[in-house]
Amino acid sequence: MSNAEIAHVLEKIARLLEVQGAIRFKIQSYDRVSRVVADLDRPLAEIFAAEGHKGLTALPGIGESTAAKIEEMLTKGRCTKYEELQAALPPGIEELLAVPGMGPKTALLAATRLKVRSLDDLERAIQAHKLAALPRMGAKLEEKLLKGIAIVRQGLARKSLGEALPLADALLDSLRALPGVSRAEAAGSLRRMRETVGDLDLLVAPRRPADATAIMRAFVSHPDVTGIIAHGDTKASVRLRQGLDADLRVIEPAAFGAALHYFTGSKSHNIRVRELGVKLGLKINEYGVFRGAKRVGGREETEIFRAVRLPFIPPELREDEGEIEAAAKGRLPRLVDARDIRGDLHVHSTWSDGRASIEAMVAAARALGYEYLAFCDHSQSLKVARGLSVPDLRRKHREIDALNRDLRGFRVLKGAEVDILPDGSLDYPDEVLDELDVVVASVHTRFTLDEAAQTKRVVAALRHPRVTFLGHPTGRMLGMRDAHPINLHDVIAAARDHGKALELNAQPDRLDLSSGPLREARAAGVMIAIGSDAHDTASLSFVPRFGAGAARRGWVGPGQVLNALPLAKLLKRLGNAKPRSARFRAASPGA
DNA sequence: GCCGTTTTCGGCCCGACTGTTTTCAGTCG
Repeated sequence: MSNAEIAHVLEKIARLLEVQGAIRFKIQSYDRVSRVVADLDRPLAEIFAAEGHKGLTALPGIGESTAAKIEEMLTKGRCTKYEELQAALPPGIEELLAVPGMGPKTALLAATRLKVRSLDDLERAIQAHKLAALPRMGAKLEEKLLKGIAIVRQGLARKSLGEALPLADALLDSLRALPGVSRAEAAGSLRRMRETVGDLDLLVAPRRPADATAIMRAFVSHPDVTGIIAHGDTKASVRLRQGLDADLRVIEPAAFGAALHYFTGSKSHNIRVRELGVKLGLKINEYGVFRGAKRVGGREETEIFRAVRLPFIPPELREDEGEIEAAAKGRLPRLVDARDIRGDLHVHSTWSDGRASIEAMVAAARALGYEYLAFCDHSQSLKVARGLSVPDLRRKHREIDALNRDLRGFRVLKGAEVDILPDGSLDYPDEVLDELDVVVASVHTRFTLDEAAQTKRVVAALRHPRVTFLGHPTGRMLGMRDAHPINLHDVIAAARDHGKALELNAQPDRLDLSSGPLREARAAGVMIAIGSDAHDTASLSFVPRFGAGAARRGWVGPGQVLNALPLAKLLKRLGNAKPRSARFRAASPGA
C-alpha cells in the first residue's frame, strides 16, 4: 500500500475511534500519525524494506502499535484493527461522517436510533423529520445536514490557488476600504501557498473595538456572498458565489500577530509551537502569548516565534515537516523571493500557440524588472499547438537577432519547448538544437505509458546534452488530470547526474513540481527553473505570483533557481553544456 | 497511542459558534 493509502486507513481509524468514544489522546495520536505518513517524502515500503521495524518506529509519532499496523498493511494489504472497528460499528457510518456538520455523536445516534446506513437514508430521515425528534437535535441541524449532503454529492472540490488568490485579494481590498479597518490579511492554506485551498481565512483588525460590528455586517453583505453559515461577534463564515467559503475574524490589534500565526497554521505546525510554549511555561493561543494570565506578546507574528526562541518561520514552510527543527538549529534556508527572479525561461509567442508577439512579451517582461526572456515555442510535431517547423524556427531566430540588436539591458533568448517523443528522442535534430540557448524538453503525448517506460523516456531526454531543463515534469493539471506515472526519484537522480535543471511550472493549475520533489531536488543539488509557460503577457506574472511561493514551499533558495541568475551567469551556464553536444552527436547514429 | 536534559507513568494544544438547552454538548478549525 502507498503512503497515501496507509494514511487514509489511519485517519479512518481515528474517525471510528471517535465514534466509539475512545479517549481523546488516542484519537489525536492516530490523527497525528496519519498526517506524518501523508507528508513523508519516502515511501513507507522503502523505509521498511531498508530499515525494518526500527525504521518505522524512528518516525515521529509512530510507536510499536502503529508500526505493527503499518507492517501489516505493507505486507498483507489490510489492517485488522480497521476491519474490527468497521465490524463493531453500524455499517455505513463512515459515509455519514463525511457529511459536514455530522460529527461522531450525531452519526452514531442516526445510525443506531434511525438505522440510517447511507447518504440516501440520511436524506430520507431528515425529510421525514425523524432526526429532529432525537434528543438535542432540531430543525436547524436538519437544514445544515441537508446542505452538507449536497456538498458531499457535488464533491468537496478545493479550489486552485489560481482561483482562490485573486478572490482573497479582492475581498481584502474591499475590507481595507472600510473606514473602521486598520489591517486586513489572508491566513490559512492560502498564505502558506498550498496549491489548493479549501476556504479563505481572512483577518481584520478594527480601528476601534466598536468598529467590529460594522465590519462584520459589511462582510456578510458583500455582493459575492450567497449564503451566511455563521455570523457571531468576532467570526463570520459565508459561502461565496465562486463556490468557496470564506471566514472572517475580527481581531484586536494587540492580538493580530498571534491570530495571524494561529489561523495560518498548519494545524500540526501550530501544535508544535504551542507545545514548545508549554515547555517554557507559556500558553499560546490566537489571543497572544501568555505567562499565567499576563499577555506577554501577540501584536506581531514575530513575537510568537521569539517567545518559543525560534527565528521567524516563513508561512510556506509551516507544515511541521522539519521547519521547527531547522529553525531551532538556526538552519532555516534563505528562500527564493519574487524579487530574486531575473527572467523567465519558458514563454510562448504568436510563433506557435501564444497570443502575444515577442515584442509585446518583452515589454511586459521589462515591466516586471526582468533581464531576459527565453521564447520556447512548441516543436514541429506538436501540431495542435502550431509547433514550429525548422524553417519557421530559423525565421523566428532572425526576428530575435534583429530585436536583440536594438535592445539595451535586456536579452531575448532563443528557445524551444521540444517534445520528448515516445522513444525518448527529441523533436528537433541536434544541429537545430545547437542553435538554441534554451531547450525545454517536455512530454505532451502518450501520458498513458507505464511508470517504467515513461521514466525511461524522460531520463533519456535528460541525458541529451542540449537539454536545459525538463518542462512540467509530471504533467499534472490540478483538479483535472493526475500526474502521469513517472518515478521522480529516478528523474531527479538523472538531472543531478547530467547537470540538468527541472522546471517548476508556475501555471497555477499545474504548479508542477510540488513541494516534496522540490525538496528532494534541492537536496540533490538540482537547479530549478521557475517557468511561467506564459501564452500571453499577463501570465508572465505567474512566476512571481505563484511560482515563487510554490518554490518556497519546496525550501528552494535563490541559489537553486536557474532564472534567478543574472544574465551573464545564466549565459555562461547555458554555454557550458554546448561543447558536449559534439560528442553526443558522434555517439548517436541517426541524429 | 506516544513520549521523556525534570518523567518509563502520567501527562498530552486551544477556543468560537450553534442549537437546543436552562448549563452545555457537538462540531469545526
